[in-house]
Amino acid sequence: MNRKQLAKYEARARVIKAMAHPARLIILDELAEHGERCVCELTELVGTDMSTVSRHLSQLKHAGLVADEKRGTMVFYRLRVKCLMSFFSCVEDVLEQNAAEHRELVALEIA
Amino acid sequence: MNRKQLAKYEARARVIKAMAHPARLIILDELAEHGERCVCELTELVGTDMSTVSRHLSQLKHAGLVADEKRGTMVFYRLRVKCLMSFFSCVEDVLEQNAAEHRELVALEIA
DNA sequence: CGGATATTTGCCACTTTAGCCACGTTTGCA
DNA sequence: TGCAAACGTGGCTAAAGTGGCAAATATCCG
Repeated sequence: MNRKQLAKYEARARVIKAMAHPARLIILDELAEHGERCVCELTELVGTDMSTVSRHLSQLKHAGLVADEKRGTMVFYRLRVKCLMSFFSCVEDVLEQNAAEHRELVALEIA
Repeated sequence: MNRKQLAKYEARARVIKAMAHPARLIILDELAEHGERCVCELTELVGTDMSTVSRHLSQLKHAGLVADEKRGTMVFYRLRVKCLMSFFSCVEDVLEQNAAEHRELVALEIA
């Protein structure tokens, strides 16, 4: 593994890591559905301290997943990428496959 | 956010978190390309201790992303999902977009 | 100007993760 | 039987991630 290739995987990992948290997934889903939300709305949705949500948003922004725009005292966030839905559908595939296997194992136990 | 929805996002996060590490991305890419690899081959590729690679593989397996099969003294791992490539292409989209924006900013500085 | 609201940042405690070494287990083979 | 190779696991330490509270900042409005 040469230096350049390693850097590629590290860059990928940074983006993926930015998504690897329930609160940030909630935020991404909400933005995908509503297009734009202020920090206060997302705070209510996520249910943690606003400072925590602000940090989550900072991570998403730093990864290039969202963009922000200040209007008055409020800051509005929106998605910067359009492929997130296919991304999540792949994750759902994994989860569904896991569930199917689990059901299979349970069936074997019963038999 | 009700309990059931939260559980959904937590499940998603677990799967995504399993991918959120350079070494694990290297492994996934290698398995996507070669179909099957033993721990020793992956260890050489990743370049860390075999015990570390074994733990990475354990995480991927627990997330349902890979399957393992023991043959003799060796354990072979392979992908359990087919959508990973579109997954990564989305990540690449993000990275390319980030790079484009960066180039734009640099151009503005020069102007 | 002074207060109120929205957001971010500094700081701290706590938990999780990553990596290595040493050791245990399984399997193949002489 | 006994050795060697391939893996996995326990234990340890260093680093990173998370979340809350308090304080700083920015903006609007009276």
